[in-house]
Amino acid sequence: MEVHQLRYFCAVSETGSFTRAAEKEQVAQPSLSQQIMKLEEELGVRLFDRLGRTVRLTGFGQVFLPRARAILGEMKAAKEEVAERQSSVSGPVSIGVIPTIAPYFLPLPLALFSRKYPQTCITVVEDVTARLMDRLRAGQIDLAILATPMRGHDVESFTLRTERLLAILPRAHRLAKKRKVMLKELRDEPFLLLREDHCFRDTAIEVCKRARVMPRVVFESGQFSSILAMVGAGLGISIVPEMAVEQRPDCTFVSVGDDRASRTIGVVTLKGRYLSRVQLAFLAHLQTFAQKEA
Amino acid sequence: MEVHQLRYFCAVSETGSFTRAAEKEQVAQPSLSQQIMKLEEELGVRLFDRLGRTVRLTGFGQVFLPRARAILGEMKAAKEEVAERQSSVSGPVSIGVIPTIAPYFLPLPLALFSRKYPQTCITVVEDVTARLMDRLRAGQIDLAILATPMRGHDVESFTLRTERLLAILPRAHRLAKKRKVMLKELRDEPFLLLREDHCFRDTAIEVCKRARVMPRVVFESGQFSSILAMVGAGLGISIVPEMAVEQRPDCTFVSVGDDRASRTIGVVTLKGRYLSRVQLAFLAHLQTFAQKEA
DNA sequence: GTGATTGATAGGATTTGGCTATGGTAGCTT
DNA sequence: AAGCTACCATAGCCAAATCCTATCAATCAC
Repeated sequence: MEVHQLRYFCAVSETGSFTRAAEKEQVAQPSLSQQIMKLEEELGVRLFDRLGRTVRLTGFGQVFLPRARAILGEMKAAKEEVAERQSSVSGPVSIGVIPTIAPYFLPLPLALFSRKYPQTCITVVEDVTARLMDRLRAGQIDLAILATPMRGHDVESFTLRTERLLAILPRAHRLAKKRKVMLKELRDEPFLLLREDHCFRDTAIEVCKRARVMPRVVFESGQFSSILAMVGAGLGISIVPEMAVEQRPDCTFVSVGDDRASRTIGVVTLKGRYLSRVQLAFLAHLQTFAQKEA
Repeated sequence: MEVHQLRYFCAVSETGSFTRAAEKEQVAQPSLSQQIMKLEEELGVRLFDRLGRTVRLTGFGQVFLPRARAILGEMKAAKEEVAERQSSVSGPVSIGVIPTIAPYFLPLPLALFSRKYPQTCITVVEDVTARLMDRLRAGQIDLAILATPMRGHDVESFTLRTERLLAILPRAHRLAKKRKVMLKELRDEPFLLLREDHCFRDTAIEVCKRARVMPRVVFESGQFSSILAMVGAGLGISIVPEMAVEQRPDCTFVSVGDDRASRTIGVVTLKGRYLSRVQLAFLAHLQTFAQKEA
């Protein structure tokens, strides 16, 4: 049973004639006759009585007609539903963000996008890189914003921005007045760092390693605000990315002078993953927040 | 959008693999890939994410899947409904019968058929020949039982039986004792006949004409029982077919000796009309009531 | 790295739907 | 009554679309 057979069948039913049906369906009359016969053969019943000049539905034809119409209608509806979802920038977008980016970067883009496309519904998952990647691969989120570059051949990414790292010191610290500080100068300071599964901890340790500094960790947390508060209380020092800077009376941020003391953040998508128009729109939207490289 | 494309799409959705779907659908994998791509092209969206080894539905695919399934289900159901109606001897049969046959011939075949096929529903229309033919051509009745032969190239018929005509006389009539009577002997009798639209009136007049008798009609009715009663009352005489004979104390039936003094009844169907299995079964059933020609 | 599995691509073969021309029949017109 | 027209069926050819085999590219496992 083929689609065009159903179309031809309905056309004959409506016009009451093979010839007129053929005109309507833009085919030659013999072709249409042939397809109707084929359909009748497959169903094992005659659908039309050919009575000389007139053509009339048989009892079976009358039974079959509404069903054929329903099927064609369903097809049209299915196609239209897809087209509808395709044309309108609406529908769900799921994104993942790591905790060291989410509160600093995301609020503005999110708010602007929602205002621009009110039809959309954005879900944000805040988690650490490893779990976000799992979700990305599982198709649970459409894209992730995290520290790049990501290794892995199954993902694609583009850079949003590269930001300097800053040492955060108690305001009373001996180095707090400097405009720039080298990590070597901090080698004996007690360090406050993020917990192990946070990638920025790795970034911080990596940059220390390059400076031949082995940080002595005295405090671990899941968020920068805790660390800032502890530094302010004089517990030690830490390193944060630029976007985590917030003015506090008890802390000072000093630029880290070491080479490559920076963090790059970017947007990661799964390679081969098809993105809907909303999802692509959100990606493009994020791209407008990318800063030119220094 | 073609049916096999929907089938392939569902198969991939179910198996999660193009290769396994191709096996399931009994086609080569490239053919299946090709058809999926064609479907995607027509819809304008990707339906699957090809992620290395795994294949997963996109958001559009998820939307489309239930609709595709519904369409395939509808097709199956439509086919099955037709098959169901085809295989079972059940459903409606509409027949037409003229009044001069209906009460005599029909009761027994009708009762036996209903007992044999309890699923069936037989509708009987009793009307005169002309109107039955109209209904037959309009498709309102499937067959008609009437006096044959029918002229007209758009119908087909077979004979049920040929019956002798009988003169019906008051019991006290001078010819009532004879075993056979010629129409000439009745030329001066007052005739009771059916009304004009009844074909048996034509039959009776025709046979009279052949005997050079011009009947003088003194009473007209729509049914034989009225005529019988009137003849019994001595109003005149009449001619009836064999099946209309009923024993009455006041009437005598005498065989008409003229050549071709008979009526043939048969079953008429519309040429080119498709008959369902029940309808054919009823035709065959009627045929078992046909009598061999003398 | 190597082999195995999976989906995409390429090119040739087969099927099939479509077209033109024609036949046959019913119904209308002259 | 004959011819004409309208309509569906049939026949034969053609073109398009599907399917197949062979092969490639990429991924994943060992």
